[in-house]
Amino acid sequence: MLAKFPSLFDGDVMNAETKSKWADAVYQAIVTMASQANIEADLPRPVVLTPPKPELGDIAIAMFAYSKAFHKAPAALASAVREALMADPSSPKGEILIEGGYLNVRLGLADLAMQLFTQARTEGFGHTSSLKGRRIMVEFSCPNTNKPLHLGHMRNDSIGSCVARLLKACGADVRKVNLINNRGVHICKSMLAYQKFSKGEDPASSGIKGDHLVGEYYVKFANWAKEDPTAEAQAQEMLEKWEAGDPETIALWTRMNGWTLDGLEESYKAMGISFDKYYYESNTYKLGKDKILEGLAKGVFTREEDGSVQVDLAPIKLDKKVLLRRDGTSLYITQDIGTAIARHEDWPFDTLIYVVASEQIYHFKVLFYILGLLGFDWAKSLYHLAYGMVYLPDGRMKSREGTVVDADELLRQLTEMALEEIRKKDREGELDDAARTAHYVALGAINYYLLQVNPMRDMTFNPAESLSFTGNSGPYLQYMGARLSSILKRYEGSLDGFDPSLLTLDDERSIIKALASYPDVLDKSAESYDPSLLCTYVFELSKVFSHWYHDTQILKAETAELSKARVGLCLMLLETFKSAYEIIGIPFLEEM
RNA sequence: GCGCUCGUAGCUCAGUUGGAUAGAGCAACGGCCUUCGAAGCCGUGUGUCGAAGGUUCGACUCCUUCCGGGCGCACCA
Repeated sequence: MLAKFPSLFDGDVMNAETKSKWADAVYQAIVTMASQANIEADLPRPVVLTPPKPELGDIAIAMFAYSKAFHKAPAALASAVREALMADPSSPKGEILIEGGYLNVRLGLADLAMQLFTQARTEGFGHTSSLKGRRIMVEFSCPNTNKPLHLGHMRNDSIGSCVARLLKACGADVRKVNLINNRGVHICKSMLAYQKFSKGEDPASSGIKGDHLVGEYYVKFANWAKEDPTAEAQAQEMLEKWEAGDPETIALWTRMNGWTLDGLEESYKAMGISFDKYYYESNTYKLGKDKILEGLAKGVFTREEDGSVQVDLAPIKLDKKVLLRRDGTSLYITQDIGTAIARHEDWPFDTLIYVVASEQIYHFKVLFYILGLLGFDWAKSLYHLAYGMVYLPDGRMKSREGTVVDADELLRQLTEMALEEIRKKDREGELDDAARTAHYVALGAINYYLLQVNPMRDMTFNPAESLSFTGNSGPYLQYMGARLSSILKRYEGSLDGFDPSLLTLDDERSIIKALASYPDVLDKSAESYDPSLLCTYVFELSKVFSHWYHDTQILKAETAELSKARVGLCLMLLETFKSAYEIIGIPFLEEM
C-alpha cells in the first residue's frame, strides 16, 4: 500500500544531521569537479529538501544552481556527482537516484530506527539542548482585576504556556511570570459600582465566582455611566483617594482584588496554567517613576514647560512620548519600565519574552527603546511575541457590549460536550472518571485549537463549528495516544531483540523519518516561538500513524519478529506523542 | 496621513531560509466495524495562491506599486 501523503513532511523532516551530511558530501564533489574543470564561480551550498513522493527517495538535492557554472544540464550534473560519490568510499551510505534535476537519496533507516528506539526508552526523551544554559523569562496572561478571563486571554495563556514549555524542552532555564494589572481608574470603576449598588454581597454569599462578581459591577458601572455624566469623574476621584492611601478605599480595593484573584486562580488551575512569579502593578509603578526621574537627571529625558517628562523618539522615527504626567503621576509605560527593571534585578535573564497582543507593538517598541536609553544593555534582549486578535463571526469581542466569550463558560460547555460524546460512544463505564476525562478532552481541544494557528495571524472563533472533536483537533490527537497505549498494553512479548530492519512499508519508513525529525521541529518551533509548527507536525504524524494502523496488522503480524518490530515502532510513536502533547497542552489519556 | 500586519478551496487554516503536479481539516455526497479502540480509515475539489509588474533556470514564497481587511500612531491600559 502506497502512502498517499505527498504533503506529509514535505518539510524539514529528515533530521538535520543526515541532511547536512549529504549536503557536505555533494558540495565537496561539486567543488572538486569545479576545480578539475577550472571553473571559477561562487558555488552555493546545495539546497536539501524532501522529495514529494516516498518512491522518489528520502532526501533530494537540487542541482539547478550549478547548471550555469558547469554549462551542463542539472540531470547530467547529478549523474556526475553520483559517479564521484560512488567512487569515494567515505561517502555517506544510501542509494542514489537521479530524478529530473535532482539527486535523490534513498536511505537505509534501520540504524536510525534503532537509535530512536533506544532513545525513546530513556529518560528525557524528546528534549534537545539547543538552548541549554539560557535563562529565559516569559511573561503572559496579565489580567486586569476587574473582570474574568475571556477567549482572548485563553489564546494568550495557551501561547505563553506552550512557548515556555517549548523553551524548556530545548534546555532553557525558564521562568514564567504574570503581571497583575490591579491599579488604575478602570479598577476603581467596579469598586465604585459595588459601593453604590451592592448590598454587601460577596462571592460566598452570592454564590458567584469572585472574578465574575467583580465583573458584574464593572458592567454595572458602564450602564450607570450612560445615565449619569458624573460617573467618570467620581471614578477618577476614587483613584486619587486610592493613590493617597485612603484607608476605606484601600480596604475595598484589597477585598475586591482578592475576590478576583481567587477567581482567576481557580480558572488557571482548571486550565492547567501556572506561574513561577506574580508581579503587581501596584508594586512596580513607583520604581518606574524613580527610574524616569533618574533618566531626567542624566539628561536622557526632558521636562517640558507644562511639567511633564517626555522622551524624544525621533531616532526611531516616532514622535515624543510622555513618561510622567504634568501632575507627576505615572502611566502604563511608566509601570512597564519599573516592572522590567524589577524583573531583571530579581532574575537576570538572557531573554525576556512578552506575550502580548499585536495591538501593542508600538508600545513595546517604545518601551524597549527607552530601557536602552536608560543604559540597560539587556534592553536588546527583550522580545515582544505579538499575536493576533481572536474574532467572533460577527466581529471583535467587546467587554462592554457583552460579546465576549467567557473562558470559564467555554471550558464548561466543551467539557459537557465531551462528556456527551463519551456517553454516546458508551465509554462511560470503561473510564475511571468520565468527568475528569471529559475535562481533559475539552482542555486538549481548546489548547490545540488556539495553538494550531500561526500566532501572528488574526483568527476567527466560530463557537458552533470551530471546536469539533474530529479531524484536525485535540481529541483526534488524544485518540491516537489512547490507541497506541491500548496496543502496548495488549502486547505480551518483550521488546528485546527489536529488529528495525523489518520495518519496510512506506508508512513505516515515513514514520521513522518523521520521528527522527522531532528534535528539529522542537528547535525550530522554539526558535521562532511558534507552537503551530509543532501542532502541524503532530497532526501529520498522527495521520500517517492512523493510516498505517488501519492497514497493518500490528499484534498479529505474519511473524512474531515483525509484531515486535511494529510494537517497537508504536512505542517510539507513543513517546513522541506524549512529549509533544505535553508541550502543546494536550493532556495525554491512556483511555478516553 | 504615517507605521505594523494579514490576504491560499464555501468555511477554518498549513505550505520546508525560492524548487519536482498548490495541501489538510470542517461542511456535502458515497463506501468500510464477526480482525489490535469507527473521536478512525478510504473515495469524490475547474483554487485568477488579493491584482499588476519585476528579479530568477524556477516565485504562494523575494522586490516594487496598487487594492482589500485588521491593529496602532493618548498626559487610557
